[in-house]
Amino acid sequence: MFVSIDASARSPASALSPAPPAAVLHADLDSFYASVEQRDNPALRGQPVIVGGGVVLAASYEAKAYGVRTAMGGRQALALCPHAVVVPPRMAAYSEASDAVFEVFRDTTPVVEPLSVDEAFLDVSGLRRVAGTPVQIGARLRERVREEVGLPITVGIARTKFLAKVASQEAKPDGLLLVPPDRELAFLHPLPVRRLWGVGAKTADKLRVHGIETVADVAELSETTLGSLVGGAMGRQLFALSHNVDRRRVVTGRRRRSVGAQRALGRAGNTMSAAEVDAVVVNLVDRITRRMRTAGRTGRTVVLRLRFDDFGRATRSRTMPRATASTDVILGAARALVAAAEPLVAERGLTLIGFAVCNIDRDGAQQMELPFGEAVDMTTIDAAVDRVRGRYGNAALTRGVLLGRDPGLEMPMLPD
DNA sequence: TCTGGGGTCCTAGGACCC
DNA sequence: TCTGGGGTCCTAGGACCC
Repeated sequence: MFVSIDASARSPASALSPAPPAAVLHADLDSFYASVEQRDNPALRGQPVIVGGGVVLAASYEAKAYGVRTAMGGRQALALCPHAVVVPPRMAAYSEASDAVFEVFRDTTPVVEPLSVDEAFLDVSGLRRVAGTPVQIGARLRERVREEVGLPITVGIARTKFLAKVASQEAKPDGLLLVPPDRELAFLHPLPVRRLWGVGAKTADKLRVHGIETVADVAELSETTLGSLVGGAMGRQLFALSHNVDRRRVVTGRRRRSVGAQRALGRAGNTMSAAEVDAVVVNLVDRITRRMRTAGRTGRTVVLRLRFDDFGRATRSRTMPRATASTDVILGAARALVAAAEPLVAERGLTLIGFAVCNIDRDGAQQMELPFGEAVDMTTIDAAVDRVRGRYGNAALTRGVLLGRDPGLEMPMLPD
């Protein structure tokens, strides 16, 4: 039996949680990979630059002006912009640039929540007396990233994460935009539904069928109606966001929940021998387990990801009794999954193979198990809390609620 | 739109348990 | 013996994000 440790049980959540953040910055590097290439090679400045080969990983704004977009096929991109300069990606350089930028972020405020290599939320509430207004802080941040790292970055500023993120989208490239608290709905409601977090092509289509095109249209619907259109969780989220309710805090100490690697094989995948496929499997598993061991993480579930000739996809997974980062163990599970999927591959052809290891550190969570129904003294609870704190970070503990085996660490505190 | 590589979260059904 | 309610875990798939 598992006893949930709830931070709010020890002292009321309302006493622990501060008022909603007065100032959230969303900082987002512009055309990140392409900007690094232009920074490092002056000949590329002012030129349309495409990073990647078969597929566009990043395009400079000069290339975007011709309609080139991320994830577009290389051939199509060159048809739109024939004089673009195509450069191969240099991941090590981007990683280094990202580290330097995050150093500036963390020097600005300790409360930094990374979203990806080129994007983060920063909570600058409470810095007013030391560092000035949020706009001054944002402007200074942009200057420093420009001077110290040599990259353009856009900053959106608002009372909530969602609005800050939308603001930075609106301000791109190389801009800064504040959404004043008294202008929030006026800013939000004319926007297309696609700007709402979680609304992609499919959801936008579903909504368009019902004549819902803007955030204002969404805001006219009840939560129940939205739920029936797009599902319960999405319905609740759209309802909240369209009414400008976003109580998520900027959270530090988030941990990765899965580690994966994949390789596109193209049509060549169908002519590969079993031994050649196995060599790819070994390589992918080795990359993953290496990264897991470097990060000091273990996982229990191995997922096989396949893509077929018709671009259909399938996943197969297998959960092991114990979490591990052992190459041998994970490779064994990976091979078993590949063998079991053989009929599928024979029938539909193979164009991509990948693996992910999930249920990361479930073992760690199990260390917090406490006897149920017995009296537990505070020393035991404190020891468990300390283990959680060591593993997940103090901010997560004081702001999150730990539930069962799956600690909901990055769950926002619900309305009091 | 003819498609990389790395992730996140949600849904739903079945097995199993009390 | 039959039936119901409530819960967890696992698997598979889908949508979305950068």
